[in-house]
Amino acid sequence: MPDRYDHYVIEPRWRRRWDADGIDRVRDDDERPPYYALTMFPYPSGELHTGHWYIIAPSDTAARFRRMQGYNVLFPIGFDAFGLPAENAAIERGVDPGEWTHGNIERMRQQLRLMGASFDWEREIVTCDPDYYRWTQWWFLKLYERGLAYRAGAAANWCPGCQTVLANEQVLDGLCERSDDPVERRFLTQWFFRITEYAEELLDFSGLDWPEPVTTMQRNWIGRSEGATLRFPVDVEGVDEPLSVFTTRPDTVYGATFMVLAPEHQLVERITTDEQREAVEGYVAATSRVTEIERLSTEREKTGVFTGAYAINPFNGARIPIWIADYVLVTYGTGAIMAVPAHDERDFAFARDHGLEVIPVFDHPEIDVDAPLEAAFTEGGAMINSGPFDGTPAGEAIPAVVAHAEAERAGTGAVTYRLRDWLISRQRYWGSPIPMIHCESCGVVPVPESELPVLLPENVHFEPTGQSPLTLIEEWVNVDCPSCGGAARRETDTLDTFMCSSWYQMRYVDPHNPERPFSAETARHWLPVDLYTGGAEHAVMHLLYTRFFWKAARDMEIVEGDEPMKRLFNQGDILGPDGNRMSKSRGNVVAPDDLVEQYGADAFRCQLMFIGPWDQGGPYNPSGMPGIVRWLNRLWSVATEPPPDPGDGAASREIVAATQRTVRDVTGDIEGFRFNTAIARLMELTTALARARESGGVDGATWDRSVETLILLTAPLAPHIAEELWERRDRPYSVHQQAWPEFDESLVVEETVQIVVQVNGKVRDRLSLPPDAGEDEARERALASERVQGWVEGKEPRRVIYVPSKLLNIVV
RNA sequence: GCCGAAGUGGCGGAAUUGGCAGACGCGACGGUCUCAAACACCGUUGGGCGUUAAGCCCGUGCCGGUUCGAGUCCGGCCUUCGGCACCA
Repeated sequence: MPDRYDHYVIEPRWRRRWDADGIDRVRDDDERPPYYALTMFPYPSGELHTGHWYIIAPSDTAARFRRMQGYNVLFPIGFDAFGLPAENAAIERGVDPGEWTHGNIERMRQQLRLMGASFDWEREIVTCDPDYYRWTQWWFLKLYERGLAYRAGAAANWCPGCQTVLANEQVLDGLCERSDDPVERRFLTQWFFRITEYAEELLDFSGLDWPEPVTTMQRNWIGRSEGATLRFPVDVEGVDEPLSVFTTRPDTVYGATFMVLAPEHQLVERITTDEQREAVEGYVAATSRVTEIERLSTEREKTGVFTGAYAINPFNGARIPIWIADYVLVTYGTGAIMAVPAHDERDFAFARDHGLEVIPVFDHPEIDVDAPLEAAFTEGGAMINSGPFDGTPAGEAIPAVVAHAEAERAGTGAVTYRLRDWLISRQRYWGSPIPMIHCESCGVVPVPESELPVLLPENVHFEPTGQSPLTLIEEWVNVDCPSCGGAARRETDTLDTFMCSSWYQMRYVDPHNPERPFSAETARHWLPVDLYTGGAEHAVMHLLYTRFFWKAARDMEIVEGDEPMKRLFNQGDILGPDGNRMSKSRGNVVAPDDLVEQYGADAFRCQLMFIGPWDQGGPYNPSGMPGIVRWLNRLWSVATEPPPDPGDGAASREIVAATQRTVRDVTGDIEGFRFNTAIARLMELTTALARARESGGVDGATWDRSVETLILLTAPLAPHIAEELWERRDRPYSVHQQAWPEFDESLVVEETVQIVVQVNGKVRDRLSLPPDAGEDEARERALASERVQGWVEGKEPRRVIYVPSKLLNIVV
C-alpha cells in the first residue's frame, strides 16, 4: 500500500484531535501578548458558499501565522442573525423566522467546521439570541441616556399594495418587488442616533492602519463643507421666520436670483400660493416616487416648480422667487438653497431650463461677464455687482461676506456635513425590539435595565396590515408604564441590524458575561481589535457605525482608546467562473462542500488563496485545483520519502539559501496578505527540494531543517497536511504551536549579482559582477562586451546611468 | 450621476520604492514511466520576422505627455466591479 497524501483520512482525523485537545481555546490569562484577529461574521443565509471560504480561510491563515509568531490570538466567530431574509422566508413560506435562522446556523456551523479554521467555538455569539440582544438593547438605553438617541420624522419606502414598509433592495425601478405597485415615500416618526455629533472626530484616521480608499470613502461620505447659513426673510403673510439656507459660497449672495426648497421642506405648504398649489402638490407627489440617486444625478434634467412666493435677499433687498426642485435634498444642510446660477453648475442648468435670471458677481480674466453666460464659472477674480463688496478679491470674499452677515444678523459661518444621523428604526419583526415604552402621561419612557431583554414574542403572523407585525400582539404591546404604572404601549419598531454588528467585537472578549456586555478587564486585555478583515462593501456604513459606537462608549468610559479596529484589510469579492457574481439564477454557483469532499479543505483553502491578491477577488474556477493538488502531493513526497544522498554536500549551501529566501518572502507575504505569492514561493521551494532529492549532494541536517521549515511555513495555509507531515517526521505535537521560522540574512549572501546592460534603454547584455562593484568597473566590463560594442558603434557615451546590483544604461 | 477600485499571454496572476514584462499555477502541445492510467515525472508554450541558430522588431484597455528608462508617474478617455444611508 503506497503511503500517499489522502485528505479524506487525515483531515477529519486532525480536526477531531484539535477539537478534543481544545487547541483553539483562547484563555484570557495566557502570558503571551494578546492579538485580536477578527473576521466579519456571516449572515446565516442557510448555506456556506465560496464567498464565505474566501473571506474566512485567509483570515484563519493570518490568525495562525500570528499564533506561531508567539501571540495569544483571539479569533472568534458568530452569526449576524437578525435581518430581512428570515422575515421573507416567513412571509413566503410560512416558516418561523427564529426556527429558520437557527436551522441555518446549525447547518453553517457544520460546514464551517470542515474548513479547519482555528475558531474558538466556545466564544460563538448569535445576535438573535436574547443573551446577545439583551445587550444590544442595553446599548440603546446607554446611548439614549447620553442624549445620542432621539425621535424625528423620516421617510420610508411604502408599498400601498402590501401595506408595508419596504427595504431599498425590495424596490425595483420604483416598484415593489412583490406586488409591482409603485412605491411611495411615507413619513414616520422614527429613532435616530446622533452620529453627526461625532462627524468631526470621525474624519480623523490618525494612527489607523486602514486602506487609503476606505478612509477616503469615509471622508467623502462624511462630506465636511465649510460655508455659512444665511437667513432670507420670506415675503408671505403669516410666515415670520426667515428661510435659512446653507451655502459654501456666501460670497456669491448678491448673485442669488432664486431660492430652491426641497419638495419635502416644511415651509412649502405654508408659502405656496393658491395659483401654484396644484402644480406644487403634483410635483411633491411626483418627487416621492423618485430615488435619491436619481435626484442627485448631474445628468438628469433639473425639474422644479415655482411656489408663487418670494424671499428677500438680506444683503440687497432683492425680491427673488422661491421654487421647489428635487435636486435639493431635505436631509442635507437646511433643505433649502439660495441659487446662484452664474457660479453653480446645477443652479445654472436650472435657471436656463426655467428662464431665471443670471447675475455674475465675480469677474473673470477670460469671460465677458457683461454678455450672457454660456456656463457657470466657480473661480473668479474679484467681486462685482455686489454693492459695497465690489472689488474684493476672491481670496478675501468669503470671510468679508460672513463677517457682514454676522454683524447684520443675517447669518453665521457654518460647517455642514453630508453625513446624516443614523436611522435605526425598522418596521419589522425579526430584529431586536427597541426597549422603549410610550405612555400617554409620561411620554417616551425607557424600559428599566433590570427588565432587559425585551423578548421578541413568538408565533407572530405576517399580514399586510400596514403595521409592524409586533403591533398586532396585544399581550406584548400592552404594558404598564415603568414610570407611573399606568397603561402604556411598547415601541413596536425593531433595531437596524447594523446595531448588532456595531459592538459584536466587544462581546467576543467576554461572550458569556451575564452581568455586563463584557468586563472592563477583558476589554482592556483584548480591545481594540488588532486586525479586522472583511468586505469592502462595508467600507462606509458598518465601519463608520462601529467607529461611532466605540467613540460613544469611550465617552461613557466603557472602553478605552479612540478607535475600535487598529488595522483593517478588505478582501475582494469572489465571482463565479464566468466573472459574474455567483447566483442561483445565473447557474454559476460553485459549492464548497463538493470541492472539500473531492480535494480536501487544505487544497480548497490554498486554491482560493492562490488565485490572486486577496484584496482583488475575482473569478473562481475550480479548474486550477490540479496545480494545488500536485503541489501538496509533491510536498508530501518531499517530507515523507528518505533524504537525498548527501554526497559531498555541495548542494547544501544553495538549499539553505533557498530555504532562507522562502522564509523571508513567505513571512512578508503573509504579513501583507499576499497569500498567492506566498504559495508560489512555497511551491518553488518544494520543487527545489524534490530536485535536490533526485540529484543529491545535500547533507542530512540541512535536508531535515529545510523540509521542516517548509512544513512550518505551510502550516498556516494548509493546517491539516502540515500537522500530518510534522507528526510523520516525529516532531512534537502540534505544528501549530511551533515558533515561526526566523530569517537569517547571513545564509543568503550572494557571491555575484546579475547586472542588466542597456544601450539607450534597451537591454543588450547581462553581466555577472560582485554585489559591491562600482560604476567604473561595471562600465568597463560593459564596454568590453562585444554585444554592447555592436550597439554603441564606437560612439562616445553621452551619459551612463548605473543602479548598483541592478542595471547599467549607456546613452549614446 | 457621485464616491472608491480594477484593466498585463488562451486563462488566474507576478513584477513591494520608475530599472530584465509574463514569477508561480491552469490549459495546450510534445515526451517519460505504465498492460493501462492517474491527483506521477520531464520539456516547450506572448505575437511577428528568422530554415535551424545567433538575433531583431512589436507588446501591459485607448490617446497623448514626462524620463536615459514607464505595467508603474502625469493629463484625457473607454470598459468592468463595489458603495450610495431599510440587503448584510
